[in-house]
Amino acid sequence: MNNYTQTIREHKLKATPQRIEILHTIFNYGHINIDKLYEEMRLKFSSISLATIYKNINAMSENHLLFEVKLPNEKSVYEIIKDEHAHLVCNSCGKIEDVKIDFKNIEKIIANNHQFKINQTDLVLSGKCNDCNSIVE
Amino acid sequence: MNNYTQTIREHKLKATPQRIEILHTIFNYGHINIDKLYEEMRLKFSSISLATIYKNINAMSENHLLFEVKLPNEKSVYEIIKDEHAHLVCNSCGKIEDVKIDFKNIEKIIANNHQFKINQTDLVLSGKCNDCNSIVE
DNA sequence: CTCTGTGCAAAGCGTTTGCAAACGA
DNA sequence: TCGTTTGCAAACGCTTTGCACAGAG
Repeated sequence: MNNYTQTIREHKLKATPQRIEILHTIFNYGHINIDKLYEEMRLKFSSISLATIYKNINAMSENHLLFEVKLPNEKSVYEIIKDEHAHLVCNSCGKIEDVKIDFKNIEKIIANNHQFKINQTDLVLSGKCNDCNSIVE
Repeated sequence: MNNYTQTIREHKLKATPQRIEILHTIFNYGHINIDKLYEEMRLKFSSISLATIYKNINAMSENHLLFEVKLPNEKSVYEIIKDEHAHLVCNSCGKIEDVKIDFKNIEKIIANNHQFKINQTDLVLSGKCNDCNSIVE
């Protein structure tokens, strides 16, 4: 029984080979969109259906195993849920980096000023990464 | 010539009554999704088409007059572009509040650590507003 | 007058659903 | 064995497109 089998079961779902491979693929990519995931999955399961991808992404998102990251001007990507972090997106090469960041301060200031009980913080920073910035046109 | 007429023209688009009313409606709501906007627009232009709404929202977004706010678990809402701010979303009543916030500090820390040139910051905080928190079940 | 925008209908796409067979626990 | 999941095909819903006419500048 591998890690993903256990993880999936802990989230009250059956550990099918397709689900294990989805997690494996997402983990390798860090973040992946539906199309790319489908493409990768077909290499392992040639007859897998897009419906299966959607059903599993939805099931695992509802069971808090996956998280959808909504990006400006791009398709959403999915990641395995871990500690809170922001996302740094390069508009040139598409690379997405996780940024360890403590939202506590931001949340505290805002929650106090606005009498709000915050339970989720989504922060996406878009721009140009160092590699792309170095390229002289 | 009203304000919106001028604004629209400044963004290199023709100021049609439909566009003026779209801006008017979005301004009144602060943030509005496509369906609600269509509903409101039909009160003023009974034969307006949903295609017109989409074409205009897209045109005005591309011309940096409108901005799409992507929300977790909800349809996107649109707002008139103004100074940078974060969004506070109540998961109970759906209310969306703008929060004046200076992203400079966050951006500076991240940009330095990650060698990134940031040009857009999207921050959405979700939770429960004071009104909804006060309601005893 | 010219070019852009509107409204309608149709097309296009991404996502979901229903169902029978396969599979996990 | 029983309930869940898979894969397929069809349905669905949101968004875009093409076109003829109307309207802005």
